[in-house]
Amino acid sequence: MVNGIVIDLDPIDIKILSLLQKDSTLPTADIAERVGLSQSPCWRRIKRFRDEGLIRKEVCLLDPKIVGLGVTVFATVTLLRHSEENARQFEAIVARRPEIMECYTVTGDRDYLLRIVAKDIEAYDRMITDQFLHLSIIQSVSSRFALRSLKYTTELPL
Amino acid sequence: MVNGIVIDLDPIDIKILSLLQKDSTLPTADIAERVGLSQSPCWRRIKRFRDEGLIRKEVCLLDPKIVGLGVTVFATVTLLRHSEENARQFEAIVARRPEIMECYTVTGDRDYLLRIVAKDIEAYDRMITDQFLHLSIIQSVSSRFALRSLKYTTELPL
DNA sequence: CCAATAATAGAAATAACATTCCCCAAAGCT
DNA sequence: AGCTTTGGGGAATGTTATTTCTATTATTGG
Repeated sequence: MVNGIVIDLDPIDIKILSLLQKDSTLPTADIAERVGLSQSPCWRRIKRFRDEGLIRKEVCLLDPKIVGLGVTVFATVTLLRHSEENARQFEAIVARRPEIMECYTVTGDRDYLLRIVAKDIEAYDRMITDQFLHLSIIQSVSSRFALRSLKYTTELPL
Repeated sequence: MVNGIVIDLDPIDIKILSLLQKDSTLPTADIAERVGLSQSPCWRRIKRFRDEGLIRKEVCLLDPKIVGLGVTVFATVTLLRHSEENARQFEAIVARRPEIMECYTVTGDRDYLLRIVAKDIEAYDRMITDQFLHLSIIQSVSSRFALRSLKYTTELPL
């Protein structure tokens, strides 16, 4: 352990995690075989990852197209005055709206960067108008629409 | 089915998918109970989702901090001349580099928007320099560093 | 309106898998 | 060398997924 948070991983750990990042349904026995361990020590490592929170969760990833979510938008938002209270109000909206899938504060002249998904452009526009523009705390929202998604992965580079 | 791709989901389907987007380890029996079905029909619906590709995959989500990936960067990239060949070369790099977790072409004056994760700023700089800047096809790379991640979810709004 | 048929739900049996327990070997320490 | 700690192997156990079969509910043609 280098500092309080980071965990040291040996090459076998990294192999296990790489496999699980691609497919969490792999039976422990298969993983064990592929990384050169037998079932129980392999299972113990995975259990440790879960207990330590290194594996945050296991989820199903859905296809946005098939559920009718064809539009991805990147919005940069600037607050009118960046007071504590305004930030709190904005961040509460972010937490509440399921269309907002990612939100970061970033360097540069804008305050927030959001990734938002919606059924279509109208639905996106409605969401932005209802949630943000009628609010007095927002100075500007600038939207860039994704024309094509070349890559989207949840696999961290280990 | 509205068009060739989108699948109609009834309220029970949506409940099932919502649960599985949060936690794919839930036993079918639990899901069944929560949505008001018994085990087998619930299992059959889930199987159908998988067969149809609506559930793309099931994965483990890791904690970037704990594996030592503290830096998230949004890079906008413009190619020198946007020829077929240059685009192909750029997109091949995107596909190959695991640090690049998302990549989109977007509206506006830049060509590509990337989300990149790295151990630290030096590692990010090294990656950008090695992969992009020494290449003759890139006009400019503009990087915005994430200061704080307020939200990151893989749950689509159903 | 009724019977025939297809679609969907439920119950029970089986197979696959995760989880635990106990034992063993190697590496580090006194 | 003897002791302790760490990590692996194998088998028993419990849980869950999957399959098969049966019952119920819609749907359609007469």
